[in-house]
Order: sequence, then C-alpha cells, then structure tokens
Amino acid sequence: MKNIQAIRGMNDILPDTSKYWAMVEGILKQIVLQYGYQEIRLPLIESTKLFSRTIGEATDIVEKEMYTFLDRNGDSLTLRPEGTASCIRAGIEHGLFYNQVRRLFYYGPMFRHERPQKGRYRQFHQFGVEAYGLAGPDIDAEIMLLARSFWQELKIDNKVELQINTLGNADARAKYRERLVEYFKGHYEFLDEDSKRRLLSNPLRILDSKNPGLQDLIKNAPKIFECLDSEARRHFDGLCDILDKVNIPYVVNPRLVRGLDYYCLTVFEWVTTDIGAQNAVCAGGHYDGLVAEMGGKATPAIGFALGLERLLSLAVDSLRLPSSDVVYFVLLGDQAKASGMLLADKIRQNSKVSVIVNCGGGDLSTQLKRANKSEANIALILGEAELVKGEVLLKYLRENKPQENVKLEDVGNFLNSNN
RNA sequence: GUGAGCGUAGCUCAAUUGGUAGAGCCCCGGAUUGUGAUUCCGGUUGUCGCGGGUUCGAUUCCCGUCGCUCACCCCA
Repeated sequence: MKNIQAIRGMNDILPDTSKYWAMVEGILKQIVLQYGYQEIRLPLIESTKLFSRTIGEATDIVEKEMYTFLDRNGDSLTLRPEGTASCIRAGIEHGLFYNQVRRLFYYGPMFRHERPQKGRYRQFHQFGVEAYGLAGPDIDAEIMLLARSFWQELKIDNKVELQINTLGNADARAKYRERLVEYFKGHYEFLDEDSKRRLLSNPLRILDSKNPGLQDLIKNAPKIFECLDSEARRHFDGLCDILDKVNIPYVVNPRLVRGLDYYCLTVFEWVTTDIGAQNAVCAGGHYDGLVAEMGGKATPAIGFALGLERLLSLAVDSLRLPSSDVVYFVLLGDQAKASGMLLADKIRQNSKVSVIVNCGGGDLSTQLKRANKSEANIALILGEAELVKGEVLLKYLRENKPQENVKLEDVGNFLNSNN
C-alpha cells in the first residue's frame, strides 16, 4: 500500500523551520501589542454565505478556490480563505464595533484551493491587522507605520517597497469601472484572453496584468483620479502628507487594485522582488462598507493581511535565532539513572535552562555523542563517582573551557548565573 | 483550470549508447572498558514514483498515470 502523504499544498512545518516561525510570530505579536492592538481568535470554519457575500461572488476565491463542504445537518460550511469576513462577523455578533474604536489582530491558517507554487499554498498563514471606527487617513498611516516596524524589526526594510493607491468611494469606483470598460472595449482586439474575461468579471484587474503586450494599452487607460470626488481626494492627499512627514517612502501606483470586492479608498501593498512571482508580502486597504453590509452599523474600517510563508522566505536569511540554554544530562549506572530524572526536574524548577535527560542508556562516549548532536551547549555528567561526592561533572560542549565539578544543590544557580 | 521541468538510499546527487545501481552526508560498531566535536577502520542503506508497451533483457526507449517544483491565472 502506498504511504499516505500530506494533501497537496498543505505543508508540514518541521522543527528546523518551526523555530523561525515562532520567532517571527513573537516579533509581530509584540509589535502590534505595542501599538495597542488586541488579539482576536476566530474559527477556521464559517458559514459559506459569509465569504460569498463579503469577498464578492465573481472573485476567483469564491468561484473556485474555497474549501466548501456540507455539514452533517446539510449546512454549507467553508474553511476560511481570509480573515476579515470572520473578524467582522465576530465583531457584529458580540457588539465590538457599536460606537467604539477597535484595533484588532489575528493570525493563523487560511485555505484556498489553488495550484501551489512558490509563496502560495492551499493552507497558508496570515497575520492580519484591522482597525474599526476610524475614518482615516491618520489610521491609514498608523497601520503603515506598524507594518514598517515589522520590516525594521525583521531586518528586511530594504527588501520591501510600499505601493499605495486609492479606489475612491463606491460611486467613484462604479464610474471608473464604466469608463475602463468603455476604454478597453474600444481596443478589444488587442486584449488577451484573460483580459477579455476580466472585462466582464473585474475590469479593474486588467490594470494589474503581467502581459508585456498590454502594458502600453494599460498605461494610456483612464486613471481613477479622474473619477474621485473631493472627499476621496482629500483622504488620499492627507495620507500622502502624513507618510511624507513620518518618513515612510512609498510609490503611488495608479494600477494597484485589489482583488476583493470590498476595498474602497486607500489600498496598499508591500511588494518585493526577492521571493518569486508571488511578490505581495502584505496588502490591504479600507473596507468602509463591509460592517454595514453585514448588518452592523456603518463603521469605517481598514486593515491588512500579511502572508507568513512569504514573510518567512524573505526574512529567514536575516534572522538570528536567540541562543537557547540547553544542557544534556548524561547518566551512568543504575543509581544515576534512578535519581537523574528527579535531579533534572529540580534543575528545571531552579533555573531557566532546558534539560534533556539521556534516555536509552549507552556508555559515556555514546551519551556525549548524543549531547553533542543535541542543541545543548553544556553536558552534565552524573555517574557513580559523582553520586558519592554529591556533585555533577559539568562539561562545556561548544567552548574551550575546562570542565568543573558542581555540587548537586548548586547546579540550578550555577546554570542561571552562567547564562 | 493551463503550461514547462523533474521523480534513483532518510537527505544531496551520480551512473548505464538497454546487460537488475554508486558517492558524500546521516545512522550503527570499533580504534578509545569515564570524555563529545576532529581523524582512521568496518557495516546497513534501494519494489531506480506507479502501471503498461517494445526487447532475450528496461532504472535507461515509448505510452499512460500519480507526485513534486516553477510559471500563468488568482492572491497574502
């Protein structure tokens, strides 16, 4: 029988890699907490309607990428393809947004049934940040400052670029959509198959096309700025003004549109050229209409999601794992074996170090080999001779220092002060 | 969903114009019966992805299939 393998596009994160995940998650979490954002933990499964309504019926996510199945009672359920819909659902359900400002964050796995490639998997992980009840543009800038803190702390500030654009309000977006359709219909014969399809489903996305043959056509297309009302224009100018003053470099990219239906006003992407074709590390925008659309009171909202797989592949080179204090407990003889586990627990209680106790026997040489292969930087040797003296023999595995004898009752303190 | 490249040991890879496979790392034992990492010696690695075809004979050639990777589409 063939061995069972992981589902396509679903990855195991093995110990060598999980260390980096834990470190990055810790850094991100610490930063958002410092900005006053609170964690919200959301279910992985929601009612299918939640996503089809909010993300947009005509988007690829809803049309063909959702993991949808019937519950035993016949309800249609879906593994979440993104976090914002759930976040708003939870916020309305528990009254979090009612006349209040909320700064929230979440992280965890998302699911989209796409063909996997570098930086894109069927189960992938997002870290999302969302702010409710603030119209901006100051909150827009805050969120970008926050993201910039991520890159600085992860030492990848020089690898990412911020691109911003505005989509205007719903009216402007509708008007712009019409003008774009008109324009591209006038040049229909030059469009490729994908763009002809997009003309019907989501004309804004034609602007995003990677086809080199289309670039001239796109360059000459009408600009969203021609359709903006004065309020949207003020919002965007206000954002640019703050970004300039807080020294966040950015590029205005009028062709930047987002795939999901719910975005309006400010949209932005942090992009990179370092991780393959999937170049968006972090992206988001305003979704001021969503809360009301889902039955809540009209509430301005802005947020972004960042792809942790993409972030990891970008940051892993510059990350230095914190050195860990680990000792390996070598036990020789039946007496030592009997008391070793107990002693190890005493050390764990009296110090902050991790203690790996040798299991499976072996002579001194064998056990030291294991110690050397482990992450331990110190071996503690306890044999008949040491037991009699009430000591352990402490041997440094990674530094050129002489080994020394330490009284059993002093081991915890010794390890503490040594590190 | 579409296209291209690749599937040989736990890992990284080699080889055979078609004659049933090899190296490094890893692992185990010994030199070293209480001293690891270095060095030396020895040992185990395998339905050559799966199925079929051609052939006296297929890991090699052909067809199919599955898997992986990258790219398109789409998105974080």
